[in-house]
Amino acid sequence: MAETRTPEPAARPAARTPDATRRSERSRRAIYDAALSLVGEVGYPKTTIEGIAARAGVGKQTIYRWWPSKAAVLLEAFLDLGERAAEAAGAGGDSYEIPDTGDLAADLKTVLRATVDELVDPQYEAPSRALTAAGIVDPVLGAEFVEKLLEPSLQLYVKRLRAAQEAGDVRPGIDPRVALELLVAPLAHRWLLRTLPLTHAYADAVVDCALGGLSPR
Amino acid sequence: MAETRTPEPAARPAARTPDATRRSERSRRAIYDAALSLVGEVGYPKTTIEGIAARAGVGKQTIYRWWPSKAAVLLEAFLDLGERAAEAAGAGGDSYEIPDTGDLAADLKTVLRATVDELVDPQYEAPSRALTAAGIVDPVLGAEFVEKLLEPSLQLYVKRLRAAQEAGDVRPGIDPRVALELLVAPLAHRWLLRTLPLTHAYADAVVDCALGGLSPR
Amino acid sequence: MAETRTPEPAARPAARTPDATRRSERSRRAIYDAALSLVGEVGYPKTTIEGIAARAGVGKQTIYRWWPSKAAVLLEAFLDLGERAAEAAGAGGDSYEIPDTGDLAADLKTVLRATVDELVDPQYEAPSRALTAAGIVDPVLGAEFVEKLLEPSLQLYVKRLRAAQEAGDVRPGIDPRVALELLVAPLAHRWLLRTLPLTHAYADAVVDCALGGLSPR
Amino acid sequence: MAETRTPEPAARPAARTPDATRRSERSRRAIYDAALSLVGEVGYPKTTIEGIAARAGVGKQTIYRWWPSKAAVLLEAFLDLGERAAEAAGAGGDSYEIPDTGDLAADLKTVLRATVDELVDPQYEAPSRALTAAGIVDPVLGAEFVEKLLEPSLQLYVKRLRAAQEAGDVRPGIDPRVALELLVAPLAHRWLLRTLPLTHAYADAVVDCALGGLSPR
DNA sequence: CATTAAACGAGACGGTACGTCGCGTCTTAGC
DNA sequence: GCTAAGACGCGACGTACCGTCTCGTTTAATG
Repeated sequence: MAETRTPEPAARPAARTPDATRRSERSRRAIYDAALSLVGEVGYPKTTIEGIAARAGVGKQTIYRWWPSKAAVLLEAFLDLGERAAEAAGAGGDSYEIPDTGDLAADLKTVLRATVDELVDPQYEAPSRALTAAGIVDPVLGAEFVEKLLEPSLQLYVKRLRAAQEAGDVRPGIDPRVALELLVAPLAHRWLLRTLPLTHAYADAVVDCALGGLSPR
Repeated sequence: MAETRTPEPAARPAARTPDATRRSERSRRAIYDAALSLVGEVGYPKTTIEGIAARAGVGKQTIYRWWPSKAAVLLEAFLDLGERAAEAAGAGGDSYEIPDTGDLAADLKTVLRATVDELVDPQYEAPSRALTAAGIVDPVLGAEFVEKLLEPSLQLYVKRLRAAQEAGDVRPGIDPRVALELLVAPLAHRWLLRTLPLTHAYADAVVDCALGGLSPR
Repeated sequence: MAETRTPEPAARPAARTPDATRRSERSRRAIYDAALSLVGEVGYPKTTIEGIAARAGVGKQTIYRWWPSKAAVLLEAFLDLGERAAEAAGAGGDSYEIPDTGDLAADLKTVLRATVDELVDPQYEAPSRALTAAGIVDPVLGAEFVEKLLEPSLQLYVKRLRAAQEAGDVRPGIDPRVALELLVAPLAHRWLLRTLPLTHAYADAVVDCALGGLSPR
Repeated sequence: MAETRTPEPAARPAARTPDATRRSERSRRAIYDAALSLVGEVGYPKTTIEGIAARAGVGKQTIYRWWPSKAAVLLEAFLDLGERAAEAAGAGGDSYEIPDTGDLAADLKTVLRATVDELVDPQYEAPSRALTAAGIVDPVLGAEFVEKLLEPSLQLYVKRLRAAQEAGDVRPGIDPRVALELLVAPLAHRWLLRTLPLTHAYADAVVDCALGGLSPR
């Protein structure tokens, strides 16, 4: 995962910034499609830049010109996939919100069940696992991954939990950031490490445990 | 990784199992040492089987004979490291326990703070990140990783939480398995994804949140 | 993608012919030089493609791209050596001729003595033995060897013998091709098999025997 | 061909001569058979000592104990093949003679035609080509090859030619050794180098040319 | 007839080279 | 001047054999 990036990052002579305005949109799409389909078919480690270029009908240099690594290509491809999906789904707003029906437990269960469904969706599983793994090993990529892909989703929880706190449904002393992790991290844990199956029932259990606490009251 | 040829896995004649009784103990140790030191020095992606063999003074085939992949070598090396450390440390029992002072919150904080310290220990960080990432992408390796490295530790929590449940410190309806994940997963989440710093204070906050619950009482 | 292999040579799709116009002349020369010098220094069997590539400062793939085998490299290198030598020597014609002084026996002795000298020249001996041996075992290489290296020389004999026949110095019924082999093969025999020393005296004896015949007249 | 023999011939500590009286005859035969059949099936270069040992059902060490190289194994196997063939054919004498009917030309044609037949016999062709090629490159093996396999046959020609000389069928000044090579070398030349087809007609032509000489009389 | 030392089968070992794949750079045409 | 194509130097891959070195197990001559 995250094979060698630039071995000599110092020697870069003049940054060689290409002219983005002349960039071929057609090639970019083809590269995204090729990258995603290859990761799905042969897995991330066997997906190569040469392979992506060949399938995309693109010169290798076109990839090297615009992306620093295989992982970066995949990350952008994945982001693009999300955007296109969002565009297709919601005509207006480009971002979801966690529903607020007044019933915090129910709202969280709804969202976490949806998260479970997404995580086990075979179409997304391979690339997002690959990306996550690459980010775990490569801090730079990891930061980008978190910033662009993960953090926006987590902020939705922060927002909803803060609202709940104002409504008196969450204790005032609780840090919404910590609370969110109590909810989301267990799902991520099961998904990443495959310790036990990731199900709707588990999502519900996590919500109940987290809201009610382990200690007797 | 792995991926041995034979497009038809049915035709494999006898798996070519080598005779383990004649295995060279000396080579095994040398390979463990070489693998760990290389990962520490140049990082996991730049650690190669060729490099391990060279440093261990061993033929490449001796590695390929006994391990299916670089990750498998590192996993065993890591396990062996743990065993040796345990042997060196504890003269008697070869496994730790979570303390039971009667104060569940304090006990959990003690253990989770120790876990935090271990996770950010620079010596262990590189190889365990690499191993975790490899396990995320490769299910077989992941299963081995969980079974041999992760699950034994988690079972300690199950035991302690069950004791707490009997002592009336944890609500009867709670599944200890879920409870444990509420405690451990947030730390793992921060460590793996580097969303926010992993500190003792965070460990304490997780314990307090998880025990007390998010809802007001 | 890729998917080379296929043990069935029938299925080969297009032979993967590289683009010869973009070939690096510099690499070719370096490979010739490296191959010849290595064969001279360590002998043919210990000359490896890896070694040639290393000495030539060239990637192994560049050799595999243009030649099918070590022997093929050496054959071309040898041919090139001959061409360069010829260019350097003869300003005009690029091919020698067997002299025609009118005295057939003397002319043949001159040429065969020169052949003897060439065969025992230590610089040429190792590579030409190696090449000949390789050609004996590998028919394809052998055919190339004969066509490009041997046959042109033999045709010179055919020409000279035909001239002798017209001049009445050779019996009309004789096939020049057979006659030539009567002269050349004994030298080759001694050289290849090392049955007895290969000397000027032997060359002379062969010419006398072959011209005069064994039977009394 | 003629891959590496002993790289460090100096370091041999005490010659390690094994006890030949305890040698397993069964293994020797099996090794001969395996070597010959493998050379026939896959060719000499792809015949390996490991392969011979495996097919013969023999440990590798048993080969290394008794032979210095693959070529040496094959040479002995070939000699043994010849002996067995001779035993099977001639009940009495273990060596042939060139017939002496009084007609030298006819006798030579008979023998050379038989030689042609033997050389193109597919069963013998692969191993004898391989052996010859190995001997061309490796002088030690070549000497053994000539001494044990080639020279005995050539001596038959010497004997017959000397008899012819005494009978007045060959000029007195002729060296029988040179004469023999005039007859035999052209066949060897065509066989080894595959310049032109090796036929009975060619054998006849060689005899006629050699006896009658090229010059008009 | 039991003892015992060797040759034997098997195959693990440290190595070298194999031929292939993919990397990231560079060059050549073409649009 | 970006692009498709792909040759290049390089390095690692995983495999095949090399020749050496134990391991038990025959096996044949000796005590």
